[in-house]
Amino acid sequence: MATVRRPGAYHCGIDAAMDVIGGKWKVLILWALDGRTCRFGELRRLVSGVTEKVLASHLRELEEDGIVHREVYDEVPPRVEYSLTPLGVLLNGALAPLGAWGREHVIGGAAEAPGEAVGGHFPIPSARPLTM
Amino acid sequence: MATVRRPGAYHCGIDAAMDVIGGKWKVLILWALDGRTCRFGELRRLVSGVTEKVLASHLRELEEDGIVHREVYDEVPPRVEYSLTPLGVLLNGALAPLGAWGREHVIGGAAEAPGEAVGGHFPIPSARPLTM
DNA sequence: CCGTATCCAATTAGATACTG
DNA sequence: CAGTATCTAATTGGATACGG
Repeated sequence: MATVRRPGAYHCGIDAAMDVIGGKWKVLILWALDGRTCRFGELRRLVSGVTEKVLASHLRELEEDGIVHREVYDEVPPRVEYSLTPLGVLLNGALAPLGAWGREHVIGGAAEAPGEAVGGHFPIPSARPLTM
Repeated sequence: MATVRRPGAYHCGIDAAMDVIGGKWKVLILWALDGRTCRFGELRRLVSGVTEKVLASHLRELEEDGIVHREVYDEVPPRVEYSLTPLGVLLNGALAPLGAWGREHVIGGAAEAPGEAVGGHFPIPSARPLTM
């Protein structure tokens, strides 16, 4: 289960969820890990602009909350791989409508064909550079 | 349309949405206004713990982003009523799955009958005190 | 009643350098 | 490669008092 940061202090589910995804770069990390496994350096490149310190601390928090899995390979040079846990996959799914809202009403003015399912939260699920 | 705070700086829809709902009390304000019109003092009581200054500034930002409507009645004593715009209603709807995720996986461990629709983002839509 | 103004505290993130 | 350590900067929110 996820580590509850402020036990008993939540007013509703979103309040609680916001506590988990509240870091400045967290949803971008979630995005980067969607359906893929990444090494630290890869993530640093994908989430462009984030510093090592902040990326590391966000990853640690997401790990504590049960959202990402950290697999350490005892090799030299060292290798660590990050991926979403099942809970993280669920979270990413729950984020989808919000992402659709943001794309429709904040970013793009009127685009998106009406017939098309706009449930997706990612513009290009497996695009390499995250900066679109 | 919503005022874009960081024009062109978004990496994806969620990133953009987070910019709109990012304030500490914003989702609680959204919650309080769901399906209801509130005066300033009412909101202050509903969103318990928020200070006047922060509530006022969050309301102003939500207004700038086209999420809440502010209706001023030129009376004495002054009366101002806040409500959700259609865009705010949509946002609240998009927040629902995230709220369900938070309730299920952060707050309540295993509750929720499986057959029940867990789409709702609010525990008690028209409850008076927000602190549950 | 509905806010503003001011000042301060706390949290968060960035820059840079360094290590196993 | 995958981080940690420090130190600093910026942002955000809180307390309190006052104004139209």
